[in-house]
Parts: sequence; C-alpha cells; structure tokens
Amino acid sequence: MALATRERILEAAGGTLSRNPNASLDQIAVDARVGRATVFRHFESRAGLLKALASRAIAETDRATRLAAADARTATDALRLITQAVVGAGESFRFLDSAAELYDEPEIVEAYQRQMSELADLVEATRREGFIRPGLPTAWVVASIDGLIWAACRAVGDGELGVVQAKDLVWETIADGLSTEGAGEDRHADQA
Amino acid sequence: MALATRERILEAAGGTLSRNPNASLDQIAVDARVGRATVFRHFESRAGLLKALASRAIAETDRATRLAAADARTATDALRLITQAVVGAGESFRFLDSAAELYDEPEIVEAYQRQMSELADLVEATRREGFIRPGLPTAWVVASIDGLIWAACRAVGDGELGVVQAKDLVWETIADGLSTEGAGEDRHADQA
DNA sequence: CGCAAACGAGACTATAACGTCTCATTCAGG
DNA sequence: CCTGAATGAGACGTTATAGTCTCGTTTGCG
Repeated sequence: MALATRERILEAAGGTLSRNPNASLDQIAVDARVGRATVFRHFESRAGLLKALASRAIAETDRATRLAAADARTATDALRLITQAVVGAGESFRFLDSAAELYDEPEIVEAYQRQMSELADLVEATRREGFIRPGLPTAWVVASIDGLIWAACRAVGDGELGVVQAKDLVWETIADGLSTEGAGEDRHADQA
Repeated sequence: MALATRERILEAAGGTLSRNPNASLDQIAVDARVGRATVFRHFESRAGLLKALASRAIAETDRATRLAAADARTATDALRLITQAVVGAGESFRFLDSAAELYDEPEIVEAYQRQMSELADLVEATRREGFIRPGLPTAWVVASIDGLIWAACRAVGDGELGVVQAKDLVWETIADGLSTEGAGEDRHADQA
C-alpha cells in the first residue's frame, strides 16, 4: 500500500517536527513505524519531505478558503471560517514555525505569499463591510490574525485549550480583543 | 577588550539566529566579525551561547517587568508597559522561536515558566480591575498576548511596521480587537 | 501456489558542524 | 620598546545525519 505508507510518513513527520523541529529522518521513520529507507523511497530527500508537507498545508488552506468563499455570505464570515479552519488544521501547520529551509523553495514561498496576499485582500473586503476598525494597517491586521492563530494552535497543542474552544476564542479576540469595551486609550470611536 | 567581544558575539548571534534558526557557529562568528575560536573562548559550547542569549532575554524581560511595576499605577498599565517593552526588545527574542535545544536547560525552562506564571498573575490582576472580558480563560489571554507580541516583532523585523507603531497597535488590539465594536457574534455583554 | 512490488534492516559513504588545539599576530599598558 | 593577554586563521579529530545500496522478507494479487 504505497499511498497509505506515504500518508503515514507525512502524518508522523508533521507530528514529530512540530514537537522537535530538528528531528532526524530516523526519528520520523521510527514514529511512522517505517524503515528509514522507505522514507527515501517516497521522498527524494529531507527537503522533498518538508516540501511535500508544506504543499499539503498550503493545499489544505486553499481548500478551506474555497469552502469559506462558497459558504460565506459576507467577507467577514469568510474570514471567520478560514481562520477557524486553519486553527482546526493547526497540527498540520505548526512544523512550519521552524522550517527555515523552505525559504529556498520558490514554489512554496510563492504559494505562501499568494495566500498572504489573498488574506490581505479578504481583510480589505471585510474593511469595506465595516468590520475593521479604521486606522489599522492591513499589514498589521494580517499579522495579528496570524499571531492569534499561532497562539491558538500552540495552546491546543499544549493541551491548554480544546480545539472547539480555541476556534471560538480566536475569533472572539479578533472581533473584540481581550478587554471589556472602552478599556482602550482611544475611546472616541464609540459613536462610529 | 573581552567584554566588547562577548557582547558583539551575543548581538550577532541574536540577529543571525533570528534570521536563520539553524545558523552555524561559523556563520555567527563571521557576522560578529570574530574568529570562530573566539566564540569558544567566551562560551563553553553552542548550547552555552544559546543559554547566555536566553538568559539575556529573560533578564531583559525581568528588568522591564520591574520598571513597569514601579511606574504603573494599575495592573492594566503594567501589562501595557511590559507588553510594549517586550515588543521593543523583540530582536532579542525572535531567536527563541526555534531554540528547541533550550528545553533541555532546566534553569531556562524554569525561568520561562516563572515569567509566564507572573504574566498570568498580572492578567488576573487586570481582570480584577475589570480589564479582561469575563469568560476568557486566563491561559488564552496569556497565549494571545504572546501571539500578538510575536506578530508585532515579526512585522517589525520584516520592515512592515515601525517599532513605535507596532507597540501602539499591539496594545490597541489587545484592548479592542481588530474590528469595530459590536461585530462579534455574542453581542449581549454590552450591558455588563 | 508463484510472482512482483513494497518493505525492513542495516552496512556504507559523504558531509557538515562541533569542539580542541596550535601558532602567529595584534594591541594596550608599563 | 617589551610583555602578556586576547585574537584570527586554520588544521584536526569526532559525531550526527543525509543519502545510497544490497539483501532477505513480507504482502497483495492473479
């Protein structure tokens, strides 16, 4: 069963690398209950395995984006669906934290930038719907959504939160922040 | 001048490792304009260098915490000062993203957990001041503050934002989120 | 049953980085 | 000018891991 084996290696690699970013192929093979040679039968090299993992994460995000675009009636809703989908698939993404080698893979970098650009476009669309508070740079909105997703994935991975709870909290925080209303220093936007 | 050399190595290591988490000691030595042997004259090993870097970041955070505790009149204000101080010192922290080896250093792990625990206590204190929206788990508040700081440091490092701007945006986002008021799905807490 | 593809185990090589060591050079202070 | 401490350059051994290869075994399929 070639496909099952390949899938098992990818699965184990994602888990192992998210726990130890510098895990060796030997460790990954052990975790996948597979001979180390078999890893090389399915992937050209370590870089190839990393690349396949990244492609998988990218494809998963694209799928979530398409589903969100189909289901959501507003850009804001689409942003929520995508955000929560990525949190749900967090285990597939945590390994990317430290995969600096992927910066050498043009297709991966290009796909990542495309997705970030799409996210920025989506944020702009939610801005036109009045979702984004005026004055916030889109770059910061994108960055902080990224940061909150990252925080949620980490909290889930550490067992501090459940996945469902994390999905809700991320969106709640994006929408309203952490504080009670009016605690910010610039409280003159209330009539807006 | 031994001290200047040691300092230069630490500085270069922080910068180089934040750009490439797996940078070799040779690369660090080159960036510090120092012979590789000199690195070993000042630090026992690579792990020792990493440890010294981490200790530095921890000490810097402790210093910021003490200053904030001295200057701030409320816990909420202390949280703001600490958050913004860490963003300002972001360059010293980014290398920690991928320093998985540090998990083997008991003193570093213990100090990190102490700081996280102190942050949790501070969050609890701001909660008593009415700053934290009811219903949010403290673990999530801590995690998302962490995530937003991380996002801000990354944005600054990538040149997307200035440091001053990033400090303001982080706190603004913590306080009010990204959206205009009332955009969240559970808008029944208005009378609270 | 018999075959072919996939696999596990492990030997083997190559390479990259760590850590040690030596020696010549620089440089500041007396 | 002299001296000693700090440094730069680089050779050297060691280790960990990537990647290749072989061989015996398993497994699915006709």
